[in-house]
Formats: sequence, structure tokens, C-alpha cells
Amino acid sequence: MAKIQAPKGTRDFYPDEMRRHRHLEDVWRKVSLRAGFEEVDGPIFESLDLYIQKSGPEIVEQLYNFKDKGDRDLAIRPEFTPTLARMVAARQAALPRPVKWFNISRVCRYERAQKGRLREFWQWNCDILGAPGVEADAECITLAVEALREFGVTSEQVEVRLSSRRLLAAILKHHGLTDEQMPAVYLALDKLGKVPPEVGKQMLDELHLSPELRHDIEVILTSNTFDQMLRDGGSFGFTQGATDEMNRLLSLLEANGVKDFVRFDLRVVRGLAYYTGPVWEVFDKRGELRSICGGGRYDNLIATMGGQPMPACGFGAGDVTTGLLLDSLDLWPTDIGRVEFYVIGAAAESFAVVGQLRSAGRSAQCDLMGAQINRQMKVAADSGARYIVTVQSDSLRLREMNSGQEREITLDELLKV
RNA sequence: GUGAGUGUAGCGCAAUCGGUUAGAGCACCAGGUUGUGGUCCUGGGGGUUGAGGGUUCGAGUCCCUUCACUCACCCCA
Repeated sequence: MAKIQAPKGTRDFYPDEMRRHRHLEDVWRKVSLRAGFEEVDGPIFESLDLYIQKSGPEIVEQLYNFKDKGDRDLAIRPEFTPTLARMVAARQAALPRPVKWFNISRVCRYERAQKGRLREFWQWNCDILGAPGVEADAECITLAVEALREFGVTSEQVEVRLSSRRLLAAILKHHGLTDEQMPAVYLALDKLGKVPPEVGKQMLDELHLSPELRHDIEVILTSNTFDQMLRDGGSFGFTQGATDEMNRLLSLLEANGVKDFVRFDLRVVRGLAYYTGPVWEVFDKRGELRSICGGGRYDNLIATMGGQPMPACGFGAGDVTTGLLLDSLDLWPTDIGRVEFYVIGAAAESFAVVGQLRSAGRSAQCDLMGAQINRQMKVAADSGARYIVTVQSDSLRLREMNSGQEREITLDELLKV
């Protein structure tokens, strides 16, 4: 029989990989719960229409869809947000506000696999619904930063680039662009951060913008703070409300202690039809990886999906890019998911001690191969156990592997180590 | 969808100009030594050189086809 390999763009998780994956999920879940988000989930497949409703018919090309035996058109979820929107809309009136939900979803997208992008991956999603103000945006950004900090990532290594679709749209409108003309400019802006300056210049030339707009775009590109942009570029036609909103968001981020991670940068655009307010994306500062995490405000989504209008913001982070980030910064913990005790000795004696440890809520294992003591010792050392316990008739010895310290110990003491 | 690169043991690799039976390391297994550790020694299993075809006295090596993987473009919810 021919060996069948895993489908393109998928991964097998052997124990080493699974430990790492578990670490990602553990951190994501921990910081979410710590911030008062509640975990939710839905089906891994949905009606194809759910995705078409949110993203248009073109989306079908980019997802795994199929007909079930009842001839229903279904799709494996390519993202969690439509499910979230469906769930919120179904109980909209009854949900206490704000709704703060998170989810770690396994998702599939039919795309060419490449670095940092596979056909099956996990996405951590956090959303806040029913909160119209920038407090919710600040909460989301802060949560993303807290996860990065928990992974051991510093503000030297990554940054949150914060933009605003509201501000961008105001600038373009101020210069007389119609809603139809805006996407081309958004697209160019988005590219500008990612291509060499000459190429960027050429892209802008091709748009034939007015000199005034061209000037404002130059200011956008060279501004590192919102204040600086306003100083260099004047009002840009912003309303007081729009300016206040960004300033308030920035001061909330400062109050939350994540200011050092955040840089104002209007080049960040993200999906075209979707976002309505602040948008942001996390990048590694070395510029080696695609974006690690991103989100923003999408106040129209719930109504689009058939619910009552409801303000919303949120973000998603992928396991693949996050993993690559931890790879490149060498931030994987080495002691995760290992059994705490490895008990060495004759089978009957080892089993007795292992049983006691497990009953006491500790993790423990022993030899199952009938191996000689020296062999057991080697296996125990290789297992990464924190403690090795040797049992010989009635005497127990405990060895702490990091320090190498060893001592005689009673069973009662052992259970409390 | 477009373009480029790479396929040799479980893994990362070597094999001169096309030349004998494709090698060593790590990992795995067995034995020995160190009696409570990660050492060391000996041995072992593992390969249709991705697959198919061609050129040749002879192909891991050259040519064609195909498949897979990787990277980039497009796209990125």
C-alpha cells in the first residue's frame, strides 16, 4: 500500500510540536480569562451562505466547501467571526453588555501554503460587542500586548501599528475623493510599508492624486505619532470628534501601560469593506514575518449579518506566525508538559509510589518495559522529569534534576514536595 | 493562477568528471561498562536516492515527464 501523507498545508503534531501548540493555547486562554473574556465556540463547519454574507461570493474560492448528504452547501470555517456574529445576533437582546468573548478556533482556508500561512491553523479571536467607545479598542490592544508579554516578547521586538479607518476616510474625503476612489488609495497605503521606497513612489504616481493629497500622504508616511502628524499636516479636515477619539485611545493605552508597544501609523489598512474605526496590526520589528496579530473596529458587521446594529471590535492572532515569532526570538519554554516525577525501581514498588503520587494530584510515571535500573535511569533523565524517585524496598530517594541534589525521603514528604 | 528553488535512512546531511556493494553523525534497538542519571565502548535494524521513462557498457549524478515540499508574487477575512 502506498503511504499517504498529510494534505498540503497541514501539520502533524508529534509530542514536541504539540507541547508548543499547547503553550500557545495556554497563554492565549490565560490572558483572555484574566481580562474577563469568556470562552465560546461554535461548529467547525457552517452554512456556506454565512461566509458569503460576510465576505461576498468570491470567498468561496478561498475556503473548503462541500455538500452534505442532504445536499446542503457547507464550509469548514475559515474564520470565527461569522460564527460569533451569528451567535450574538441569535441572543442579541438577552446578552449583557458589553459582550466580551474569546475563542481559539481551528480553521481552514484553501490557499497556497507559504511561510507563516498554511491551509489549517489556529486562530485566537477576542471580540467586544456593544461597547461603542475607544475603551473597548484599548482593551483589545492591551490584551494582545499582554499575550505577547506573557510569551516573553518585548517592545524592542514587536510593535503594534495603530491606524484608524475613520481618520483615513476623513483625509480622503477632505480631498474630494469619492467612496469608490478610496479603496485604491487604501491599497497603495497598505503596500507602502512593505515595498521599497521607489516602488511605493511609483504606485502613488499611478494614482494621479492632487498635489495637496500627495503632500498629506507624505506627512502620513513620515509621522511617528499622531501629534506629529497634526503638527506637520494641519487638521486634515478631521472633525474634533475624530481627533479626540484617537487622542483618547492613545491616552487609554498609556494608562494601561502598553504605550511602549504602540506606534501610530496610518499606513495600516487591513480588510477593505469591514473596518470602521481604529485598526491595528502587530509586526516584528525586524520585519521578517507577516503580521502576528491584527484587529480593529467593525461596527457594521452584526447588522450586515442580520442582527440589530451593534458596535463591535476585536482581533485575531494566528498560531503559525506567533510560533515563527517565538522561534526567531528563541522564546519557547523547555519545561512544559513534562511529567513531574519519574519513579525508578522494581515494577511493583514503582507502581505503588506512582499511584500514591497520582492520587495526590501529581504527575508521575515509571518504567513499563521491564528495563534494568541503569536503563530506567537513562530513560528517566531523558524524559525531562523534574524529579527522579528511586524506590528500593522501603527506602525512597528523591533527586531534584536541576540542582542534582538528592536525599532520602518519606512517602508523606514526597507527596508534598 | 504565475515564477523560482529543492527532493539521498526517522532527522539534518555526504558521495570528486557519470565509475566497485550509496556513507558517517544524531535518533532508535540490543549488549557491555559506569551499580544512583545524561559518559564511554561494541554491535544491529533501517534506503526502490520522491515516482516513471530516456541516454549510456555503467545514473544518486545527465535529459524528459510527473508528484511532493519550500520560497516569492497574487490574495490575506
